[in-house]
Amino acid sequence: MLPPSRFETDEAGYLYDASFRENIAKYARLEGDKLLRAEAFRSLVMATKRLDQVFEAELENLGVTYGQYKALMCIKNFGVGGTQMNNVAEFLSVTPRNVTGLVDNLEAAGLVERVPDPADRRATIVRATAAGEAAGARGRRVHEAVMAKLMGILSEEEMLQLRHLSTKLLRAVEEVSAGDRRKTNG
Amino acid sequence: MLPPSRFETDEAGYLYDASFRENIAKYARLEGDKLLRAEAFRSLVMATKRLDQVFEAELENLGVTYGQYKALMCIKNFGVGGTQMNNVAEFLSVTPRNVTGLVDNLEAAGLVERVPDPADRRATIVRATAAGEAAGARGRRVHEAVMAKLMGILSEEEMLQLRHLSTKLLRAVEEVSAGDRRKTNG
DNA sequence: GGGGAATAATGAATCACTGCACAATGTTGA
DNA sequence: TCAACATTGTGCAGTGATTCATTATTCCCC
Repeated sequence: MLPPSRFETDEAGYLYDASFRENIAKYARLEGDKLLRAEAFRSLVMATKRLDQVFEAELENLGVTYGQYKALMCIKNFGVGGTQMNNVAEFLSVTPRNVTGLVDNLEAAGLVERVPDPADRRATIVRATAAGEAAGARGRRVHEAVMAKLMGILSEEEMLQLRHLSTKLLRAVEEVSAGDRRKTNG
Repeated sequence: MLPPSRFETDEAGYLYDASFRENIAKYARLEGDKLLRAEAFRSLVMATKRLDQVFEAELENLGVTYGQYKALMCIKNFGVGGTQMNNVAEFLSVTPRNVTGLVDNLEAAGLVERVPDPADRRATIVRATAAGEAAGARGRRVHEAVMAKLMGILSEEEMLQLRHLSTKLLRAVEEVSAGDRRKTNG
């Protein structure tokens, strides 16, 4: 369960995971460019994974999972009138089918309710109940506390750089997957 | 399905997702520190999510999922003798229960086989079959091509910074979750 | 108007991942 | 030596997420 990470510092002052490097060198025989790419990717993936686990654990006391929390905040933020399930999916960058499941669970917990959309009989509006509003508010405090505690490790300049670099990566990925999608559809 | 990202550049030259910023400002009313933290976190999460999806999609032609590929490479890299399931779990930073499932699927696909460990009758050794070796080699070529194409967007200096920053974050997260674990167990 | 395409939500099936519980085995200390 | 404890793998149950197919409904264009 405990991660086998061992953090060390480059001669240039850059942090890296020494045990990952040893393993990857020994077993996969990566070096140079490939090693650096693998290390950068690994650290990216592990950081988000661990952050997710912390959010999950911290929210557990409130009786909501992290996924439910994200959906609840999204619904809550759309206002008292609620919104279509669809909008939630788009905002969360997730499939509509997934939102159905999340809302199922949130509804079972009494934090959210489904209402038919009077303007479109295909659609259903989902809105937070009073309990959902309260849970969302508590969750938000927890979430912001964790964010401050963990992301606060980075200075403003570092935060900007991290945002810049991962956004650059994200942009590249979305460009190529859009290209692939076009290729497949055409 | 298409993500609503709109990438723009700061006055300082840093990339950010303009539509996320608009939404977060409008609905969640975040600003200053909190906004920057949320943006950095979001870009981190989205980048890894999209990268994962690309790997998943590219490996689909080979008949293995991304999770199966990671497990297969790990098993394969331990050598022809194979290794205990446990080691795979630790290397992948994943629960043993998860490895059971992954190996179930890999075994059903004929890429891997289970063998009792003569040295420890509790344990089972898992090792790659010939088909598994071949699939692993093909998968690795695909994986490295995607890595080169997408991570190659970043210069060496940027890659080092990204590794540094996400490792710094990772280290912080692991420190606090180790602390929490200690608290819970005591 | 009406017919065909797009859209909204969900059922069915699948995968990755987790926690808890449990049986079999291994280890260790009084 | 043997009882308590730890470890290894997995059954069971649950969550999150995906794709594909299906059912209503709405939209749009001829």
